[in-house]
Amino acid sequence: MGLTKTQIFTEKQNKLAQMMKALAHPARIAIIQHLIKSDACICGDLVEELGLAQATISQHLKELKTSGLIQGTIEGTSVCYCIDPKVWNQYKITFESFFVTYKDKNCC
Amino acid sequence: MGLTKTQIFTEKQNKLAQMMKALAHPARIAIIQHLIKSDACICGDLVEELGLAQATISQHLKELKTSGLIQGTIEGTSVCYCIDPKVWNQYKITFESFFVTYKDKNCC
DNA sequence: TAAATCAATCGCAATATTGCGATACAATAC
DNA sequence: GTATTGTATCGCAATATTGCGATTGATTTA
Repeated sequence: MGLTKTQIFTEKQNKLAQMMKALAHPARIAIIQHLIKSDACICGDLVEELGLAQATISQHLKELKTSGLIQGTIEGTSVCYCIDPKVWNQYKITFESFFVTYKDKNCC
Repeated sequence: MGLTKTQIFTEKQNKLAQMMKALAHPARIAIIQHLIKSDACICGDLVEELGLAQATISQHLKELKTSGLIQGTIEGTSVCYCIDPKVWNQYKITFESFFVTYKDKNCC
């Protein structure tokens, strides 16, 4: 069907999966890394930096914005994108607490 | 096109995105959590636990196996799946070092 | 006002993912 | 051997994602 049955999972499971999905594309990873490296940057920069079309970059930026990881402020004709520290930290904590639940137990 | 242009990204970016993708579905999150909770378990358990068909669970298990996160050992007629501690730790470290690259800088 | 610049959105094509019924396959039980 | 049980795989349908050219909309500059 191609339709994820979200209703049979917990809120937390759906949220964590959604967070993973936001970063589950190399272009979005690359965008985030570029934003970190330059503290902030506009969309045009990214189009030159990565080898993707403007429309494609804009699409990925939109997804990252929807996830809350980045925010964009209009600055003249261009838009200044940067990471939202609060959301970033939420992601960090959520991921950490997921990975910490498993302690090497050597069953089989 | 629907085809990710992996060749324009770095090895690390592609790998990290792939790792995120492995966990970017609530069913796979739920499977992992169930495996952790019961130390190990067979596929049949999961079909009852989650509300998905056997074929669907098997598919998700296959993806998790491909990612390396879990391994399955045949035990009689059933298969015992469990988490691979080494790969789990690799994931943990990789995710941590990704999130640690950003320090709240308050640009805009 | 007109021209230029930058980003968002639309519409499309190609591929990927999700889910499941049906079937195949392997190991045990009888 | 056959029957049973548990899992993997096949094939399909529905939906999602990726990528981009073309267009639109907003702002600045001349």
